Amino acid sequence: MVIDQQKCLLMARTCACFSLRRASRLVSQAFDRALKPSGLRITQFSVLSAYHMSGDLGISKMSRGLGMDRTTLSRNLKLLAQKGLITLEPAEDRREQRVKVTQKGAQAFEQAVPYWEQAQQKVISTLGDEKWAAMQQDLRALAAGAK
Amino acid sequence: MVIDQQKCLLMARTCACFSLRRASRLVSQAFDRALKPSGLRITQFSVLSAYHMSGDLGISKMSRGLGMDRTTLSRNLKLLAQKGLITLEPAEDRREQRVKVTQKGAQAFEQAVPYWEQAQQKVISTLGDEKWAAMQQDLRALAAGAK
DNA sequence: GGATGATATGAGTATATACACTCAATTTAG
DNA sequence: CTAAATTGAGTGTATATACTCATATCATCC
Repeated sequence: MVIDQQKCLLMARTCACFSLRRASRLVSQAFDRALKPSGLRITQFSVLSAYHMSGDLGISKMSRGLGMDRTTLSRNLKLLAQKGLITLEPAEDRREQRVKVTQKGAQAFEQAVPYWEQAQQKVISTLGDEKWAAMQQDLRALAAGAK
Repeated sequence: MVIDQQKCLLMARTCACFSLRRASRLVSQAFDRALKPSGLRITQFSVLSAYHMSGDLGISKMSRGLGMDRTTLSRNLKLLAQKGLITLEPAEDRREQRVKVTQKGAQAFEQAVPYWEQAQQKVISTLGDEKWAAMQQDLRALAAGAK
């Protein structure tokens, strides 16, 4: 049962997961570089953005909405809290934690937006708006189908 | 300079980096679940596959080929070496490390292939072959453009 | 109204990722 | 042939990711 070279080559080139991870790595690096002056990483920017937009979700619910593991989001939030960009407070349902974006957090986010826009523009322009829109949709489909 | 809710929403939905990371996370989870019986993670499978195919590349060269950071690949390889799936030996150019896939490594890889095929099939079938082929190409373009 | 199942979270552990800094070996310029 | 530039790799540090296990709270159903 030996796997030949050809098949290996094919596998490396066509593996859906590898292609996605590779693109994700490289695009993330580009965004992190662009965001550097803001002091935020792209993950932190995304999480901050999500809570800026709808801050009244518990960690689990938000993690489902974002397609992140609950514990991953939890640890990302801990970092943001350490930086003073959010606060974590108990909710009425005492199992839940409420996330509030602090003034400092809102400021950091807003100052980061132009850098994000620049990176976003650059990355998307590689494909053009049309192809990007299609990919956006297909990425959603893949993510949904992976569950 | 307040960023309004609408704009936030738009950002979260359209951020290229977030979309990619999200899809990457969820698809990776699916592949890792599928590969679980093999004892390999998808990253380890990918790296093993790459060296199975062309084992005579130093770490830096291989990392460039795979679109991975050199130190990331280096640490991934250390794990594979700990598991006895590869060995690291100095090359003629004494700066380089040569990676050899061991018998055990080749076996582990080959035994994992069917699980990989199953996951690959499942993920791709979400889009269909045609859309997947297009996405594959566009992901490459994005990755290339991000540098 | 207390047992039971569902839900929310945290902690421990392991892996993946990459930047900055450093050192060693090689190559190249003069 | 030597000094400088390049190249290959390791370490320290920080972040991102997710699985498993444990715990606390809530909702619900007799």
